Amino acid sequence: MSTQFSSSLTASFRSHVCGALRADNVGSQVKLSGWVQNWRDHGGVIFIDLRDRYGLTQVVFNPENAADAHELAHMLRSEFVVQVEGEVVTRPDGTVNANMATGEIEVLVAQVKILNKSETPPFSIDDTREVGENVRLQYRYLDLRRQPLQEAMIVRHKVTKLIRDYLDKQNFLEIETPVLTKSTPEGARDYLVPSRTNPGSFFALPQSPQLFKQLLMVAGFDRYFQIVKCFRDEDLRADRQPEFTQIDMELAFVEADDIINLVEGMIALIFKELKDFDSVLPYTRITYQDALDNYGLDAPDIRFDMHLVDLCRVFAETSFKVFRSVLDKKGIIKGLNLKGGASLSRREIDDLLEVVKIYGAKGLAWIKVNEDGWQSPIVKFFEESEVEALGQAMAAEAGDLLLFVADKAEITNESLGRLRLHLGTKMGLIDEDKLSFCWVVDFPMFAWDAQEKRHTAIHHPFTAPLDEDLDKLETEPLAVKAKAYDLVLNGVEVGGGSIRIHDAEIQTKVFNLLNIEADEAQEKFGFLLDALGFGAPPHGGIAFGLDRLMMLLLKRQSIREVIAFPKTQKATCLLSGAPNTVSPRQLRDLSIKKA
RNA sequence: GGGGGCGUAGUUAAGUUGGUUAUAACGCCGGCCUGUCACGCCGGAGACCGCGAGUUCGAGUCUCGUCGCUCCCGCCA
Repeated sequence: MSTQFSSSLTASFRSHVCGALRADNVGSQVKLSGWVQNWRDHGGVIFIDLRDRYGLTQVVFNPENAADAHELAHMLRSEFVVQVEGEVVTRPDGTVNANMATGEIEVLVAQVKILNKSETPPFSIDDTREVGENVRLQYRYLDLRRQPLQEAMIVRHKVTKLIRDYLDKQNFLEIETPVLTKSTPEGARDYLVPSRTNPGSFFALPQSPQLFKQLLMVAGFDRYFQIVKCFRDEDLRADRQPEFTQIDMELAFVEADDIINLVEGMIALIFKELKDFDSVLPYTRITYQDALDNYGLDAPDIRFDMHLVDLCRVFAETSFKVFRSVLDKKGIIKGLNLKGGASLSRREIDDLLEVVKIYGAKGLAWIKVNEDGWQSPIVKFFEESEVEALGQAMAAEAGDLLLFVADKAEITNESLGRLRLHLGTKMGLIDEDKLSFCWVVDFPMFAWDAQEKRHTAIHHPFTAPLDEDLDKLETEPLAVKAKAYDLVLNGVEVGGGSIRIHDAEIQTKVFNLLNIEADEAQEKFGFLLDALGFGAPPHGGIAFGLDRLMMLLLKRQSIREVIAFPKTQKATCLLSGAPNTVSPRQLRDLSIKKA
């Protein structure tokens, strides 16, 4: 990034930016424009730290050198916008500031112009002290002046530029898809936009450009990408905003491996360029089943090596009532071995119970493996043979804490999986500097929704089944695996995609399984189905969550820290006041009545 | 829809078992200071303790409600 302006376009305001000047520049006449970060008035000489996004330069007003400028400098306050003109000089001996990139020099001001005054800002721009997020969001334009958000925006730009350059070299075309599009009731809640010209009808903002990118494949643009806003009207989280940015890609004439290889290169490049991190390619691949078995979650954090252990076999014949009844109801029992955890207090173990309770587990059994035997409220219910088998299965050693959940499979897996993460953080088992990528593959096509009594698509209804599972589509749908793949970084899903169905017959079968009738499918996705009938090439794609990627890249606690103008948890904008009520006139135009 | 946390000068925080005039730091305003860079020194202003109700002789503190911010569960094909 250039830090010096030679262009005559900008020369009227500045010859250099505020981070540019070095000892080499001593003696030259320069012009700087920027914001007053700080001022130090010594009665005689006045120092100003002038800031722009490139850095800080100390400028000096000396009454003996330029009396008028010095007089004017008394008026300067925080965040005033000023232009100064003067000579670059070396700082006197002993006053070099090693903490500043420009610390060897200063600008001796001959002329100063106040370009604009500023109100006293509600928080200081240079202070690293935490400021309440509501204040930061209300004055986001000031928050954006501060270093963390400056860095985030700059890095974000670098990332999207790397992506565009990388994909351009790979023959991708960036093509825009509509923002005013059609509501698809499957999936997340849509943001709706009323159509004035079609009273009673609504556009939906896209949850993803899914259908349109598939149409682009039919159209013959065999490599498409887009860095695109997507919208979901669901509740927010630290890593979820109602509008977010996706790196969206689709390719024709490819298999899953082709896509995986291609985007691995892109992700590896990003982390190499911005973190100097050398990826070992290809990234590890973990099957969905292995992820659940070993980590309890479909987005495993493999930065640390603690696995869930299946104990169903150990306790197959148990007479311990709690375990017995779970097994009889087709539930499962799994355990975690927290190495060295025997030193945890009773109170700390109770806190762990609270963690698993969040995810529906009713209890958390535990055993402290002490030098002189096992200490536990439940061991007395076990047979000697069970104790031995358990010790072996868990590789128990003196000092360990064994933790167990027995429940329905989903609850056991998720609660222990989350407990594993909790322990990883709390016990310092996670190296926070580590970047552990993995692909999760072989997702099932369908899940069974017991409440609605129907199959639901785990990925989406256009995902293709594995070729070898095609014959199970009708007989054993829950055993069918999909050509789907997720990229997981440090336990966070950062991307996901699939090979799509390009065969109308298979698509019909999948819709049938999802209880989507032919006429319903036609009404919802007819335009895609029609298109698939006109020579759709085999195709597939992937989408990455840019915000989440940025959050991990910059180690921020929230997605809001990498978005210029984020929304609050209630999906409002504290800066603009959106959403707001509108005039009766506007509603009348749209044929909308308030409920 | 549900559970937890927070809300006190502009900002960040302290505020004891309910008890005189609600503290501090930074910032702000005024003054002094010619080498600072978290400049220093002297002085000053600044708070309807989120809002509303209740309990009490007395509420920043206790109770209820409400609003806002936040974390999580549900939700997010």
